[in-house]
Amino acid sequence: MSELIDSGELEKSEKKEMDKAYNPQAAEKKWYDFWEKQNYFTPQIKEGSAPFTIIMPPPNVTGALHIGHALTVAVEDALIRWHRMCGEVTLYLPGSDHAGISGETVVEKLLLETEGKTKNDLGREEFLNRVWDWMHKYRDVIDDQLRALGASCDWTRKCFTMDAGPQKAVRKVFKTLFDEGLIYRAERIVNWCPGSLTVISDLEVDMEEEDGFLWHIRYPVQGEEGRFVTVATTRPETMLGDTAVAVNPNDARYKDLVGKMLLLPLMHREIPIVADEGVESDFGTGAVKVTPGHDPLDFEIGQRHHLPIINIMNPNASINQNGGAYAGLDRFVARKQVVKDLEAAGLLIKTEPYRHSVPYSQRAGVPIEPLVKEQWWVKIGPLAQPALEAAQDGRLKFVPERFKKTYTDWLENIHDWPVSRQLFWGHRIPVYFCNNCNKASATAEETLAKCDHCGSTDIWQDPDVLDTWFSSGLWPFSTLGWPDQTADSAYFYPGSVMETGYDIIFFWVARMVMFGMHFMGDVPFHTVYLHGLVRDEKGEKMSKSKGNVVDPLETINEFGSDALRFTLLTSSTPGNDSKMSRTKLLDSRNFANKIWNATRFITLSGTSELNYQAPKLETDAPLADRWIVSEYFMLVGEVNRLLEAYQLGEAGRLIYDFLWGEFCDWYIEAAKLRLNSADAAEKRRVQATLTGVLEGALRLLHPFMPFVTEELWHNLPHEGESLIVAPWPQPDESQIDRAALAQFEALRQVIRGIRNAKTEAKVENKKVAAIVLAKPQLKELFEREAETLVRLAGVEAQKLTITDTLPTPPAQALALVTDAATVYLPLSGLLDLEVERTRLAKEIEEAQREIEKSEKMLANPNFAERAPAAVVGKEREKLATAQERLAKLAQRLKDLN
RNA sequence: GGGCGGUUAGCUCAGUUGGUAGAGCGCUUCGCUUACACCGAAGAUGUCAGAGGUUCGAGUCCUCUACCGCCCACCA
Repeated sequence: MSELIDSGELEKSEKKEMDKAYNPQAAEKKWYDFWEKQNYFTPQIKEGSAPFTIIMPPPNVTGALHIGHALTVAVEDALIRWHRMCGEVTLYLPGSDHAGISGETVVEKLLLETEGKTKNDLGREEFLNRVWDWMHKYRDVIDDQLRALGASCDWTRKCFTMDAGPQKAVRKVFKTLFDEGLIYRAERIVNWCPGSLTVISDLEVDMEEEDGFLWHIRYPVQGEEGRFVTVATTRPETMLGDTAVAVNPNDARYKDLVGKMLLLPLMHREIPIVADEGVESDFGTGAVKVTPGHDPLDFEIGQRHHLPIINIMNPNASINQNGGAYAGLDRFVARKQVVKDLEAAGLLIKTEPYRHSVPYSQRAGVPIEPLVKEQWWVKIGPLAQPALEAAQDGRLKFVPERFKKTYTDWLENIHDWPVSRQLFWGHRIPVYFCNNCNKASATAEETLAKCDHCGSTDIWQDPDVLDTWFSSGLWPFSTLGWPDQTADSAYFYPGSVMETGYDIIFFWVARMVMFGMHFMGDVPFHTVYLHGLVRDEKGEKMSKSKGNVVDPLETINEFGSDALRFTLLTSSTPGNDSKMSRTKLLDSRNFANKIWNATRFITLSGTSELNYQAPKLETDAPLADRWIVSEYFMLVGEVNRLLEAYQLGEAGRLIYDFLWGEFCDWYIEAAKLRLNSADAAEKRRVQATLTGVLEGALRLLHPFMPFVTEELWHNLPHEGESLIVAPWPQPDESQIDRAALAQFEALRQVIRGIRNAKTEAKVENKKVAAIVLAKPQLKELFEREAETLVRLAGVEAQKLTITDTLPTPPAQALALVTDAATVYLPLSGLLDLEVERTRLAKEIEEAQREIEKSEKMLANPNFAERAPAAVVGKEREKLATAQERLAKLAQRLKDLN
């Protein structure tokens, strides 16, 4: 029964005759609004029934979405729609991220451009107002883009990392970890970003290979006139903060010098020579200048030898007053000056070109400067252990599996996490320092009234904010209302799948798992699906500076949302990078148009009054019907299998092949005959199969191309009010008729053979006569399918002969041998016998090659013994068929001579 | 210095329980056959990077090599 929908728009689309081509714009808007209005995106909690949940990775609110986000949505929404159609309670929760540093940077830049002011000119409060303005603006842009992509997410549960809920979650987590001793404050060497003026973690530092120099500098030995120790460095300006020179304890060259003093050039300071295992004797000169204040390794050496730490840099990486004469100079200017001065002093003995890695700040794009600062740290070991175990015991699965190793390797070698950032924008660290007792108190509340230790009210809040990934790490449960005991967090946690890029496994995935295990006692999701980078046509990474970014909205406008989604899904495999190109988008667009026209053709035959009928194998139905229903159920089986294995691309391709290659190219063509039939019952039957199979295929395709499928579905007989909630097709072996598949294949071979022969004989546009000499058991099949043969192969109906005996084959005829039949095309006058002989000879050769190959295989006693019987049987059959073909071809050749 | 990926038709890529290689685009030749030229029909093209091994059988498993790319790593 075809329900009436309470929607004028829908009514119209069902009645109106379809356009000649698919127009995505209108359909996309219409159906997205309809779905949303019908609340299909908002799940109702159903106790006792396991939900399918995907929490969307929150895009940064620093600009518009890029193509990578489109891939994320394409994959996630396909999974969501598939599970929704399977009848599961399905939650796709959208949100966005405040993007700490980059958020702050974007607004700072804007402020400078438009008002010529810095954030400090405005002050914290006013600056934050400006950031919020920006965020509100871009959140809307992003929401619109997600809608355009067709993301079937529950907007009623939309979340932002800076919403009150997540803020509360952040404080709760901080306070808990603080009380557990897993958050502590310590002075260590950290990565300082002179561009953003904040500390950043190791993950936010990129190493970049650069051509630089290794400067060899002599440090005079005190009390030994004329003796020097030569050190090599890539950052000579740091010598201003040197507090020692270190050598390997086993280095014979320097053994007698250990413990002696050197005179630090330029600074005229005495520094000791220390012996440390960390120094490699065979690198450089074997002696290392030690700057504990500005180098991680030197810092460690300094700790071991109790060396003083001298900070010679200002926050903006210029030299401070500890740098003596160089104070005020930018670090790179100072570098040049130091080198110049050393040269003048005769202490620079070598300037060696040297390629090395320089640490850059990911966000600001400038080299970072290691320096010693007091920061808040997360003691990560106790959090990492359960996260590691979850992956090892399989509670957490990775797609593709290889990323499990990436993940576990990182967790096994993890370092404590510096979480404070010297920014305005972000979650303020919920810690108050006491002016009375100098101790720190953390709180889970919005503010703290008095010191936890001495009760003093003379307290002040830490000005820093938290690393943006701290709140991201809580995303799987902060979005569900935690720390409050909510129905959502009880029902939807843990989530099902986390789909994101492999580039943020450490930043994000690992941290979500650590926090999830610690605070919720369970993994935040069972499966991590990792996609690769979407690159441009040349395989280059897309970036604004290169100008090769593909804007999803522009693409959607040009090709349609479905085309973009289908392209993204079918041109990528999990974990691998993919390339985006116009030709692929065109192909997907054409596919949408192809199925549009198939539907159009079918409906034009008058199907609007038909009742819905599911594809069903009917033993008395014509071969083509039994064949297409069988093919359809084969497809259903494969698609289900592939989706369960997260092989979305492969599944999409199969649906494409089925719809285009089988349904349109063969079934519709074969069906045309019966659509014109005078027999009404016959016509209805073929219409039922056409619409039923197409409707089923549209269901399968819906997760990949939601809009066009929904639009078409309403043009076909259907049950229910929307495809988005139509039941997902279930595999059914009983609906697969193997004999029908084989028979149709036999018919197809003959049709293809005739078409091919006609082309070769250059008569492809003419109807020809044909004599089909069928295998006796297949004679009946060809007789029954004579009309199909006539129509699809271009044979003249009156001149078609079907027989299983032919005492004298026609001499003036082209002969083609298929497994099922030998077909003679009498082309009197048009046939060049010499050409025909050559053609036959070539085919004979081919058959012989095949026979040889099979015989060789079968002759191998090991093959017969060890290969499975089915494989051996298949090979025997192949050999027999080839031999049969060879015999027929040889006979024909003989006849022609 | 470790680790991971890629190397398949001119181009872009599929090919997941090892059974003898596919798609799209492009190319060649036909075609407006009453859904579609965003189309249809026919066709050409591959020592599956190289070498070795396991196996009756390897694009698919193992080892090594080459080139390309990525990730991790405190050699100044």
